[in-house]
Amino acid sequence: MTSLQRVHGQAVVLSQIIADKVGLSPSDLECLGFLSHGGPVTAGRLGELTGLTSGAVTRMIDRLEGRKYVRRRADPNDRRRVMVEFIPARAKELEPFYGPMGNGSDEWLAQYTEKELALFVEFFSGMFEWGREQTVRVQALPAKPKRKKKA
Amino acid sequence: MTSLQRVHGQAVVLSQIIADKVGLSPSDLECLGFLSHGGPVTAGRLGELTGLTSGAVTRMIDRLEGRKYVRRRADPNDRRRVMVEFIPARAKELEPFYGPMGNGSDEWLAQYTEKELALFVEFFSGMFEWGREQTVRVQALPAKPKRKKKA
DNA sequence: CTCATTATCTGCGCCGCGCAGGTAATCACT
DNA sequence: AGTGATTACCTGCGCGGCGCAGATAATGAG
Repeated sequence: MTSLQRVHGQAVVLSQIIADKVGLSPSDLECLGFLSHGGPVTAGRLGELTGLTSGAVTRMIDRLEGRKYVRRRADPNDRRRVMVEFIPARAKELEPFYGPMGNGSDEWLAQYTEKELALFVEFFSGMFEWGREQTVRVQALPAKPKRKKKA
Repeated sequence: MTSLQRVHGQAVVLSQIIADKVGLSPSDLECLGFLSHGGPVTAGRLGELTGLTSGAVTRMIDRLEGRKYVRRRADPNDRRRVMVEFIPARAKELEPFYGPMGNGSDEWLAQYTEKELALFVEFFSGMFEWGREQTVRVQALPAKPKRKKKA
């Protein structure tokens, strides 16, 4: 499965390239990706998704909001919360980067049968689940050998 | 294929977690991963692989060398070059993180047939190739809309 | 009304990174 | 061999994202 690792490493580099073409950080971009597909979320949830602290998330939202990529909205049910909402109009600026990917990949995926594609999806789901277990496991590890208690 | 994106995002987060457990940056870790599997490489090559500039690579090697993860070696054929070499003895410190992954994934992969696994590998190879095309395409894009000439 | 908890924001310092310039080795050409 | 261009890496500098700790506001429990 080292072939998958290569794909991953490549994806990281590609994300980085796109990020500074757009003028954002990879984290910001990943966050935008989630918002554009997943609908409005709270700031805290974004922190969980990206693995950032609350402070870092606040700053990230500041940046994205400053550039009009997202909007802060109050949650009527809990006024402590801040709902972050993607501004669809800005999606056009990301289009040149991600648009062709969608089209190109559709075309490329066409070489596989429905059955095979379903198998891939299942495979990825399993991998996601596996990844989650790994995350939990790693979180519990003793941390760095350098002096410094725990988290 | 959004399911794959989720896996990717997750992998990024996981990398980050491991990185600061070990006390390194994700870049450093990715670099180590490559060195441990791919053998000695030049500093410049590492820059290409990680997408970093020469200065950043130098600093990265400094960090890794300072913590005895790698060693600088002169290239006898071209004394300008610096070969970076992984120190296998340090691999044990990474074992707790990556070791169980290898075992766990083997076990998990066992549920698929040889044929299916071959199909996955082919799929990833194709994806890698596709990713390379995307990288080239994106590199050629007009860059950020904010004022700032070009690269 | 008071205390604890939750969700987000702010001040501070660290550190990785790009950029621009520097040094040393190598190559191309005469 | 000598001269200039190129290549490969290193160094000084400033920017910006991030974690940490504490502040603020809203909610819930009694």
